[in-house]
Amino acid sequence: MNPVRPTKTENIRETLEAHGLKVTPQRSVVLGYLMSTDRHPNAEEVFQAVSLHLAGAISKATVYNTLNTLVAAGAIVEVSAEPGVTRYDANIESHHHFIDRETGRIYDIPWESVEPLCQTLGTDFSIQDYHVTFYGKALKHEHSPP
Amino acid sequence: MNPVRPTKTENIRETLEAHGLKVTPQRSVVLGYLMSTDRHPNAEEVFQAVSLHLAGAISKATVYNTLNTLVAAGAIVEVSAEPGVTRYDANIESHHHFIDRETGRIYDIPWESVEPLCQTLGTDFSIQDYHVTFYGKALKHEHSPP
DNA sequence: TTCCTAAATTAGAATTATTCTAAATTCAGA
DNA sequence: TCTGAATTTAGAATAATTCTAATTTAGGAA
Repeated sequence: MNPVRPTKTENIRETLEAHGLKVTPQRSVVLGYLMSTDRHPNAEEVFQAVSLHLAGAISKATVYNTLNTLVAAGAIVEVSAEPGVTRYDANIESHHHFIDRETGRIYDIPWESVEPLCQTLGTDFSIQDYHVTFYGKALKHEHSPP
Repeated sequence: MNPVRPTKTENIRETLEAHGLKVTPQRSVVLGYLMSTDRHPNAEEVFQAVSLHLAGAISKATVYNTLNTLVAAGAIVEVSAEPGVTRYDANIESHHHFIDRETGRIYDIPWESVEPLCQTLGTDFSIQDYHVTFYGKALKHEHSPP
């Protein structure tokens, strides 16, 4: 798959530093992997993918630690689709999600695609943010990677 | 707390049967508890609450089985708020959710409160359903139960 | 009523996702 | 080079959930 965002070492380093994190090989490769994909992987999938890049030289605990660190620093976000699995997304722009019910695949939906909602919820709630999850069937024809 | 929906035995039985399920004491008490609360409890909380009603005579496995059965039958729905915890809601009408970031409490938001969105997502997606999660601070002053 | 079978329930083992612990390693700065 | 703090690590521990295989329950047929 083509990287969704530029994945050059320079970008990875900049992103880490921009979020106040030291640059380490483990963090770089975890963040780099998340920036290279739009498939919203879970921790296990990150671990698998990243083990290749580092020739197995990363522990699962570090993957979990690093994902938590990146989330806490705001460099990535968690996505909850199905219960019981935490997925991760390096797209930290405000956006929504579309979940294909057949494949389970999650697509990013640009913020602007969804027209203003946030109508009155009465005076009972002060809304700070909102997120829309769409469910259905993706009609996109995906190209297989070369 | 006041029951959100009527909780009479008759209603519970009818709901179970309407969803093609046999009426058993365990199912009745699990469904009855969910119908009596609007707090979106998780499996553990259901188990605690229900153990009282049945004087401990229900196993945790049955709570999990029963919750899954009720979900499969469409008598209740799962709600994913934080990653890692599956919560349950006996309100099966289409509706949205508001999550109080301070307390973690989840409020039901009536479907009509949110104005039509579902604008164009291009021709890439066929939308079957959608769900909006709001985040913020609930301003409601809750009454303590008597 | 008694029997039968299928469904429901159960305890506890197993699995899975995740966090914790305590030790080892790395690394920036004095 | 030394030092202390941050990072990484393996593996143990925990938590949520599912699985297994046995037991109980319940409704219908005889």
